[in-house]
Amino acid sequence: MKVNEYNLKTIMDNQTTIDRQAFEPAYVQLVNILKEQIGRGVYLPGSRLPSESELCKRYQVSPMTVRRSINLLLDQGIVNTIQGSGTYVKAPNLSKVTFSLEEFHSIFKDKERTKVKILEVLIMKANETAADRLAVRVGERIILIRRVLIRDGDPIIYHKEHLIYDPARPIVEAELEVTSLHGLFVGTGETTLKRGELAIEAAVLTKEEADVLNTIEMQPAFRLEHIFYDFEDRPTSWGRFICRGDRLRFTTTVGISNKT
Amino acid sequence: MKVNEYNLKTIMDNQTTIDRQAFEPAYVQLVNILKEQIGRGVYLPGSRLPSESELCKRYQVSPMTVRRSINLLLDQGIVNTIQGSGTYVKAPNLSKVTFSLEEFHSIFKDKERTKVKILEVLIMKANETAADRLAVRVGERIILIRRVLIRDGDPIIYHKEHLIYDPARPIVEAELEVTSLHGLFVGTGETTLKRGELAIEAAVLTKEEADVLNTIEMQPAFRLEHIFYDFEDRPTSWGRFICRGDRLRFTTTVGISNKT
DNA sequence: AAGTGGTCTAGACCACTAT
DNA sequence: TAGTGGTCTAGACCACTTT
Repeated sequence: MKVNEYNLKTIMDNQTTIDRQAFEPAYVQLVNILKEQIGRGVYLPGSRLPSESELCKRYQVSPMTVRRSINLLLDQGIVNTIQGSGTYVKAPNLSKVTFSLEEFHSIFKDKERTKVKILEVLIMKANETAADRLAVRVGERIILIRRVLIRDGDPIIYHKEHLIYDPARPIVEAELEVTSLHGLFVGTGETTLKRGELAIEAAVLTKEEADVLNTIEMQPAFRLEHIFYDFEDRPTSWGRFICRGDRLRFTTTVGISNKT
Repeated sequence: MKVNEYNLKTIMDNQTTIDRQAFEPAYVQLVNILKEQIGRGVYLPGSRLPSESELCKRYQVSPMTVRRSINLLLDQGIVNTIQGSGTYVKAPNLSKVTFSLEEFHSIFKDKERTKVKILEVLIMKANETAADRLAVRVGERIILIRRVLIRDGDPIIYHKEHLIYDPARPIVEAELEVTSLHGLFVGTGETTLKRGELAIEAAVLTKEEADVLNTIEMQPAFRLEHIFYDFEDRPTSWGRFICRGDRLRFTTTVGISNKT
């Protein structure tokens, strides 16, 4: 019984000092202490935190350590600082909220369950849009690859990709690899890509997309458009992932979240 | 002519030393130097950066300053570090990509052009979903507010919000303020909200939503669902923003972007 | 054993804000 | 003028990897 009481107490108690023996570094502990206090309303939105030198004294750490903790709170959008004045608690602010593609990525993670099926590979002439995106002339030869990602037998994502056609650099074979999409998301280190630009849009499935994804048209979908560039800053790939809206949603939190 | 040549040279040249007189702090300069070199392919994906002590010598800065720069590269997902081994350049990795609501937020920013119109306020009984989200009993009284955001005369976002009905705490009046939505996004500091949970989904407009947004049904749309909690961790607001898909897209970059 | 990243110190100096 | 945040130093010690 005493053990339970003790455990309960330690769970309920809030950390107020830095534990130098703990696994967590001091600056992380301080971040958690301050976040917990802000979350409890000890420091309300708009109010000033103790000064950095005060925090040094109170928690027996050096200025650089306090600084590092404050910087983390800044990054997390929890406080803002005014030089010469102080560090202030911010109200939750939706403008800085971000959604991660982690949930999208998780589809690719599990190689056992997820398969990539190539529907078509062909050489075609660039139309106006493709020429613009890939920085080639209209009518120039480009490669079109259509793929579908299948998870547990269900088609989930339809990928349509346009590639620069360069006989001297047969990127095709590497690109055709079933794992190439996986590598894109996990970052194998073999990539010749330098950077990418991405845009996400709401869309409804066309007849063609619906057929590939084994559903009916006019269903909601996410369209993730991408352009990838090589180290010479030339576009090498333009395409879009089409994902069934009923299979994907992005979530996030703002302000102080419970799980630290 | 000489001036032009000089200017051209300085523009083309890449920074290789830390300028102590510059406005930018040393650790930012070092980040930019390293990013520029990675972007040029000096250090390819998978290869090791110079060790921290080597960077100290090369750029004449202290270990802490190098450390801070490396931490920033880590945060930006450009490198990863292995203790005892080194700091390695990562290939662009889509899994860590995030989309910001900044573009969504910008709609609220301009108070001159954007107006909030309240369509309806009523007290209703919670159905099963609302009761679940707001942690009340089914049939309990809640408040429903329907708003529409109008930009330059065009309806852009339809907001449907369910609030806890608490006669003792007349949150209604504050919530009804035209500026309350604005405050939500900008963070006025007067909020009693501690945190929020958000989810974004692809959807097609219902007849009701299309009517409000002055378009036709079955059009693509983003649905941004939210639950806000107060400092006692009780839900106070549940609702959704419905945004015309043709008026909103989220963009981002991955890897080394050109503009730093 | 040597080299690497990770944490931390105890100060310093500066720019800025408040009074 | 006193207090605040922002940057930076020149080391220290530790845990880890590589050889």
